[in-house]
Amino acid sequence: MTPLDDTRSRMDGLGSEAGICMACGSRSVGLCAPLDATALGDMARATERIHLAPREPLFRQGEPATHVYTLTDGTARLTRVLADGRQAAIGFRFPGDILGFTPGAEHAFGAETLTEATVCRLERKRLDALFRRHPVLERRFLELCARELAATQDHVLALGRFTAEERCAAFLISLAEAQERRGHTGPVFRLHATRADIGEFLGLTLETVSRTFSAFRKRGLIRLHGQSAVELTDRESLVALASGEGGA
Amino acid sequence: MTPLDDTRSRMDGLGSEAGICMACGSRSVGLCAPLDATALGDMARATERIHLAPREPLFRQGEPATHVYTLTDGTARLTRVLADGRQAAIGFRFPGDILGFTPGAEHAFGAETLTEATVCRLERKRLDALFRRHPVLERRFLELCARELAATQDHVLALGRFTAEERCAAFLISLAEAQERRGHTGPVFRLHATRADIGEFLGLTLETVSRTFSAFRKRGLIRLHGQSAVELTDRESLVALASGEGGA
DNA sequence: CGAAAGCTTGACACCGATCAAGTCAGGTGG
DNA sequence: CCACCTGACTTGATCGGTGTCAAGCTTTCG
Repeated sequence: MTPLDDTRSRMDGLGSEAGICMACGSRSVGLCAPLDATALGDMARATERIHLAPREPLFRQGEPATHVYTLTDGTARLTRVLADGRQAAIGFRFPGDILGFTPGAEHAFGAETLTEATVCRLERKRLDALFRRHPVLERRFLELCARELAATQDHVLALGRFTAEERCAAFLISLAEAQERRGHTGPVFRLHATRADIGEFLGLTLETVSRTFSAFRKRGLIRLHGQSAVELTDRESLVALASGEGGA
Repeated sequence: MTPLDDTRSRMDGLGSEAGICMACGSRSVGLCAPLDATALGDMARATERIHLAPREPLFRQGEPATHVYTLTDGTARLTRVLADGRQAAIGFRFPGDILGFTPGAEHAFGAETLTEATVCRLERKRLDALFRRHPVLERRFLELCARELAATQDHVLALGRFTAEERCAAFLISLAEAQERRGHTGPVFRLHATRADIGEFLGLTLETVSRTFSAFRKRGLIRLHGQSAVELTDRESLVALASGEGGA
């Protein structure tokens, strides 16, 4: 009776899987599809590749949004800061995701790399010009924004209603799904985020994340390979936990 | 040094103050501004006024998004449901706000009235037609969506990092600001939401909301007038609490 | 006036934060 | 190649904030 779309990954925040190329050499899919060769050429020429070290900021909250970025390689996280200095991670981003697009003049949140990363950046005014010539592009970004909104709303639910265990399980499942959408196979996933990063995203302390992962390990739900790789050994149970079915 | 935009109301979720008329007779501001008289006329004719009782659903999560609504009178709340039945309020809406717009085919969340309410509803396909003729409208909705996203992200921060007291204070301040943007004057505000509604929005139980309001009352920050009206007697302190400055 | 719904308050339990040691892994320099 | 050093992680003990359960009270409305 409850009208749900169970297929949408809950508590996503793990990338909008836009499948957008933004003219980074490859004209593949998504955003660029409606563009003709000339426009694509223009765009590719206006585009600039940048390499970043781990933990390097791409842009900060409040800065003028002069560029739009596509993450082509590596992992990044988005953070939002409060007046009193507290901050939270609001999402993670993976290759193919767009970063820093906003209709406003300033970035509403900051982005920084977790790993070494490569981004492809385009001047905002070039994008605006493209919008004018291809209004359909704007629709694309609207869809992207709406999907993002739905994911953020799910995250609100998770933070408001989930226990630490449920949040951690949901995080692991989301992470796995995000990587699988990008072609990853097998049960072992790299986290790239520290326990502190994960805690900041889930509204928990790093100790609680660590304890919860340990509990999962003892129950045979996961195995840890070094510090930054997880193997999901009992994905069923994790999914059950993540959707609040309490079992294990 | 921290780049913040303190002016944006945090934890908004209390209406996107779109200032949009959607042709409900009045052609006032916002959305309709770029429209010529003919288009406005078309739209007004396609529009339908609906009256709703308190606690009546406007649409449910998962239903086909056949219409877009403007709330012209009353208060509504938006809720998102999880597979296991848990649900959370993700926002409240006030007169002037748009409800139920999504680029997708189905509603990502449900909406229901809290009070008696009037909405003005427009068929989705009419809106799409309007988009085609006036691409600038799409930009308008993109901005709306982005603002919504920023508000939801702030709510994520609030749920992840705020204590019960801070959340309640932030809620009261946001409520007051939302009503003031709509012309309300004076320190007394009507809630229209029960303690349970507020708790569902803030990720708290109704008992905790009640206790916190009582504590505010005892500290002289608020006065309660009946069950559904609050007077903010020490707004300064509430603002301080809401921004995490811990004082009272 | 009576009933129902909503609110308040209390007692208690429990989850997760905090504080505090340790341990482990990975990188650097000897 | 090993020793060390540092940052990240784990684990334990304790505390406090919220949830839960349970009365009772107040407001609202028929």
